[in-house]
Amino acid sequence: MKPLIPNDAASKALGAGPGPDREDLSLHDEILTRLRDHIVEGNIPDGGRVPERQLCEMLGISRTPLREALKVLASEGLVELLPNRGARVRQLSEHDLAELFDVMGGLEALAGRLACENITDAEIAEIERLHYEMYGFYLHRDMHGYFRVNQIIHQKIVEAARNSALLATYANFAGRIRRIRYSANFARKRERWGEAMREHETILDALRRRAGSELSDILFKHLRNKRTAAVEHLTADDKAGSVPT
Amino acid sequence: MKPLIPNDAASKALGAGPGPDREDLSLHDEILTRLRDHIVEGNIPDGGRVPERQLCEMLGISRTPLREALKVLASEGLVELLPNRGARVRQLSEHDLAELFDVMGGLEALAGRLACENITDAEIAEIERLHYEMYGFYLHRDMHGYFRVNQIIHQKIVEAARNSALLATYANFAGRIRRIRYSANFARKRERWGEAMREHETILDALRRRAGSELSDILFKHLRNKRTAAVEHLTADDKAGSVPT
DNA sequence: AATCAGAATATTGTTCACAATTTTGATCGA
DNA sequence: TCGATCAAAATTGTGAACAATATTCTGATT
Repeated sequence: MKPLIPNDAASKALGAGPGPDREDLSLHDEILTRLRDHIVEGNIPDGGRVPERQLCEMLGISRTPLREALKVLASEGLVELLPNRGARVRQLSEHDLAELFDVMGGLEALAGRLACENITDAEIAEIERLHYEMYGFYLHRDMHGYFRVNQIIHQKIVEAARNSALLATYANFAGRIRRIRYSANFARKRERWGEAMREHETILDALRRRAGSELSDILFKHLRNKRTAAVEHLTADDKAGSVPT
Repeated sequence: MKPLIPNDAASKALGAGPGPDREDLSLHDEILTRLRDHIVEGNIPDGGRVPERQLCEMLGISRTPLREALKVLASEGLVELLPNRGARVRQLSEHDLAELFDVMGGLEALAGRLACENITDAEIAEIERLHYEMYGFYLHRDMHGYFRVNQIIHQKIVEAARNSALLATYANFAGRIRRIRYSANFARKRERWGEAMREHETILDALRRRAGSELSDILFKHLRNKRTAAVEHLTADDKAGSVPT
């Protein structure tokens, strides 16, 4: 069990103080973010029930705002709502995971195309810097650092697209997939690593030349390869994790 | 793994008669759909407030489920929630509209690519049939029929992608844009019409050859042209719609 | 007459309470 | 001993009441 957040902390933080504009994030969004993080971080087992009362105490709120947040998370695809049976964290089949990766690929392909239209030289320089940093992690076989910088690079490309709707949708899908990634690292895919590094070379190259269509294509295929690795990993993990009756 | 038969909701829904079986879609989803349609159809002015009490009476429900639905619609981007000031239907600037069209373009580009991997000959034949039907409307200058079939074709391509996550996201963005389209038809863009028709020829061609990357590119650019027309229309409409006095 | 201050009104955000359905537990029977 | 049926408990879905904030209306003052 984790230490509970004091109940009156949230309400006081909102209502009290001479400058209430500080907490304009509106209690609702606060709850939403915290609940989402709680689920994404894997505190609730896959396919497990989401106990309303327990979460109410943990977040220090009543059921109504919590249920509102759950409805939103359901529309985001993180949980599923069964009639009269409450919310369960949605467990992804390998088919679902493949679908999500493909959509991510489509979104990144779009991001790459738009980025070529809008990106500044400074931003490209920053991505170049990150690229070489990532290359350093690759050489040192630092998987953790590699993944971290890798994420940042992809994020930077999406941000360079200058499209808030795209950014929000991308964040949504990234969150759904992150839940899987949390439960296991992809460390076994060593052979894929060098290939991914080479793909990133071509990504950077296309970005430098601002070749939108080309970059779009590369990014989708890059994600498609990621998808293959991820799905293979998930199935392997499923077999290993299956409990003998 | 899944020993649970969903529930008797499915069977009841099948035998839905005049009785209360209709309610099985879970009241929440029912409300959500009706409220979304109500807004998309433009029954509430752009940027106007969403009176909770009035809608409660209209839908015959209490405030709690209505507010849950509003939160979801906010996460979908159809309305925006101002703290202590309720929900307003989100009015789209031309910048917002351009962003949405670009994302639609990215989604359709993805759909085209995936469709080339998965589409059956029968589906292609169906789209061909629709294409020629649309061409007929074009020849007869039947704008309404043209747009209707046009929508169906794009929808068919997305469905042929065999990706439910993509389908759901596409539906979301289509809904947001449809609100604009409802408020005005694009009839003035006659010169764009022939160009669009030609683009559709190339779309069908690439689909026949199952040329994924190519179709992806064409579809994005097709949507980009649509975007230009739509934004120009919106600005023109804004000027014309401004009430003197 | 116009503007600003203050009170009355309306609307929103939240908590609480109740009805309905599901899940669990126990008793009975084979 | 295992299974089934029925009852008790817990949990969910909905509605209504309550406090807090915003909006509007009135009236006074410059």
